Amino acid sequence: MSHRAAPEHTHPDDVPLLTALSALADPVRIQILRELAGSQEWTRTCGSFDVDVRKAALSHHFAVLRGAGVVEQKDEGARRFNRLRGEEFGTRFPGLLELVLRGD
Amino acid sequence: MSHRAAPEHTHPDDVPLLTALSALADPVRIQILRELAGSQEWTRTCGSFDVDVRKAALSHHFAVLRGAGVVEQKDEGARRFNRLRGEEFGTRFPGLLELVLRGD
DNA sequence: CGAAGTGTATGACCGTGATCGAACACCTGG
DNA sequence: CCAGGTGTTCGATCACGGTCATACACTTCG
Repeated sequence: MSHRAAPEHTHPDDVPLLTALSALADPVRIQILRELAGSQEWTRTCGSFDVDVRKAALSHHFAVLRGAGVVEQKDEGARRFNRLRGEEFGTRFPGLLELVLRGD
Repeated sequence: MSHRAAPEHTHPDDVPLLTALSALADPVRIQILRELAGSQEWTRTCGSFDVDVRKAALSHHFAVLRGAGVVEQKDEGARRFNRLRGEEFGTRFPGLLELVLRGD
């Protein structure tokens, strides 16, 4: 057996406002969130995003989004699936995620 | 005559989302906005904020806030007075400023 | 078992932005 | 007119964050 180490999550309630704003103030992460919002939950793996960075940077961005409590991840075999924490994050920071998803 | 050059303002409607988020993702600027929100409009000069940076940095922060359309400035003699653009900014980015002002 | 696929960790590089000191411009009050 | 106050600009410095290449860990499939 011996799974891979489960990803560390931070609950939105424990996320400082500054951390949330910093996490969302990045074009790559905004794009990830929008793509994620346009898909069914738990259907998108980390590598499935149409983003213009290599996988090391991509992995970093997901760690930031996790640390901001806006994304949840679940390992399934070799792949890591994602979902938006829309409900909980929206309770902690009302309107913020909607703002990012709405776009300009 | 010959006033000082009037500060350049950006209307919230012309502010990209990323610019707004970046502007708000800074502890000094957040503190400025909160102090400003706790005062009557047009009563606070740039130097009147209890902030832990020198005046050069302070001037920079106000320029950023102006560029994000969240603060308006008006010169009166030697001093520059400030006000929050609560209404217009709130229309462009609903809930965002409230989130910053509410705090943690 | 071995190869390919998925994601993380590490170290380095680099650009951006926050900061400061100093110099400057402008206004006001003696 | 001059001194002090207010704020900006400029140049330099410094820290932080985004990026990459590489190496590694784990899974799946042939």
